[in-house]
Amino acid sequence: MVKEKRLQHILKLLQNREMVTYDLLAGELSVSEDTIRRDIETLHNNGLLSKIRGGAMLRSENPLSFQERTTYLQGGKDVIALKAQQLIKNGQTIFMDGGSTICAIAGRLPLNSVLKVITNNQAVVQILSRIPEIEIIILGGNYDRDTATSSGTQAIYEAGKYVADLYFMGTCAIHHAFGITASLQTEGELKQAMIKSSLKTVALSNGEKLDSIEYFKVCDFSGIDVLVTDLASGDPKLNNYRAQGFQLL
Amino acid sequence: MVKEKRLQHILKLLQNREMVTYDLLAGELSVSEDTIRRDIETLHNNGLLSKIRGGAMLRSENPLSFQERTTYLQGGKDVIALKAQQLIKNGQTIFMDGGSTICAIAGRLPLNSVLKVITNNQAVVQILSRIPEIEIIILGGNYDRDTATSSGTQAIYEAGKYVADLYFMGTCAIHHAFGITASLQTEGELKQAMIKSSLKTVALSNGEKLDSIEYFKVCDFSGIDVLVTDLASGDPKLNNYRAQGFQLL
DNA sequence: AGCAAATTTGCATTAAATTGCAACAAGTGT
DNA sequence: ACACTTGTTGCAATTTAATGCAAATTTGCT
Repeated sequence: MVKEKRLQHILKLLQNREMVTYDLLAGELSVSEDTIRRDIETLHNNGLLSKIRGGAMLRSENPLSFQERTTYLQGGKDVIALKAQQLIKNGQTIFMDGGSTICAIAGRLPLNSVLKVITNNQAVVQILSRIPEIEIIILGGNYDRDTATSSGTQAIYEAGKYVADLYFMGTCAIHHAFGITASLQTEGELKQAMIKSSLKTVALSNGEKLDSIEYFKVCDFSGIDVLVTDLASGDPKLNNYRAQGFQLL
Repeated sequence: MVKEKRLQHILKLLQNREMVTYDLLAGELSVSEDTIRRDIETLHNNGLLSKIRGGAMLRSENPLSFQERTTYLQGGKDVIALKAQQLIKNGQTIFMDGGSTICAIAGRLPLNSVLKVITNNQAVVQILSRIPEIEIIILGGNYDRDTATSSGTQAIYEAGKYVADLYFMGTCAIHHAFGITASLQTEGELKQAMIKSSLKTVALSNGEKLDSIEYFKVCDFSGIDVLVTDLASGDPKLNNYRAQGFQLL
């Protein structure tokens, strides 16, 4: 049986049952548990269900309690996504820019979220389309195939037309001396515009991008209000970023 | 059997079977599996189906594929696309708005096209991404899930910032007395803006939409330069639209 | 802490996709 | 009618992906 058929089957099964287990599915679809595990990981990464120990369950309507989330979600992107989720309140307007971390957040939003999301990221548009109460506003401009984002003066200009409660800034190079930097000028300038148009800027960075530098300076630490990483709060790698005037998550 | 015939056959088969394999098709159409593979790749690139290992399935059946794209190769869409294509020259800047007919045109563009395309249609963005020498400019604004387009004052305003050689206006209600009309005000207003910003406006309409009316008036016949339909040039249905100051294709 | 179950990782096997290539057909322009 | 480009098709060699198995690691529970 082909992978896609199996994925279909798993999702269909989840419509009726609260949860499915690996061994049940393995038997039903007559493949090994490993294969099912990989299938469920795929679905999890696409935000179509939540991977839990021993199987999978439906993505919940309501946000998971913190405890549930910590037990159910794992992996770097997931950690960042769940931390970021705590910052979101229904009714808010949010900027989301490019990068896979942003997509992870979008894919983990509760299905009953009520938000207004402004984005230059086509992937985010696709992901959020599934959530009915999210109003999506697209920023226009020159489309870049590689990142699936629009950029350029047009996007920057448009970003300036809105005021958002929150800005989730996609994974970025961050350095204790040089602040936040981007690898493309157009990308960096758009980030600057979004910072300017938001009440609160949340920088997202995974462990590897900490202490790294790109060539275009976006802002120094005064520009951001929260830094979210996948590291534990006590991690020594974060020492350079403590007491810098922003919240560390 | 010609490629076009095969493509149609594959799509038709998928309507009933939800999944097809290479070897099945290879036998049925008596060509090699490689050829079928290439056919399916073509269809996949145009978003008409979802390529999976060993065959293809409907996009709507594949949980991992982005939103469904209604088959736009059927009906007279293909004929319209071919006619419209004659109007395009390399190096031009083109507006393309919403609708499946527009997608059909985008899907038929040769891979070596050199164009600048300005669009508010997400499906078009996806389809054109496969052509490297097409520069894509996205119009921002409020995103509508049903049509996969952005609209609103923002989109209208942005459209006014460009000047295009051509504007392909998606399938529209057209009537000899009431001119061109649209079913949504935002859609209609954007059409007006695009007409204003283009040197040449090409209206696309299939036979059924001829002599039909919607509630929002976009323009009368003075606003358009070419009307493309799927009907033969001698068709009596077209009599009302001859000698109206635009070219009839 | 310690045990059992679950999960990750590395690896071998097989199936499938891609690539490069040559033969061939279909147009194109002279 | 001719050579010429262009695109299509099938085949073989190579690369890549999916799958199941086993060892090593992690996790959950008592």
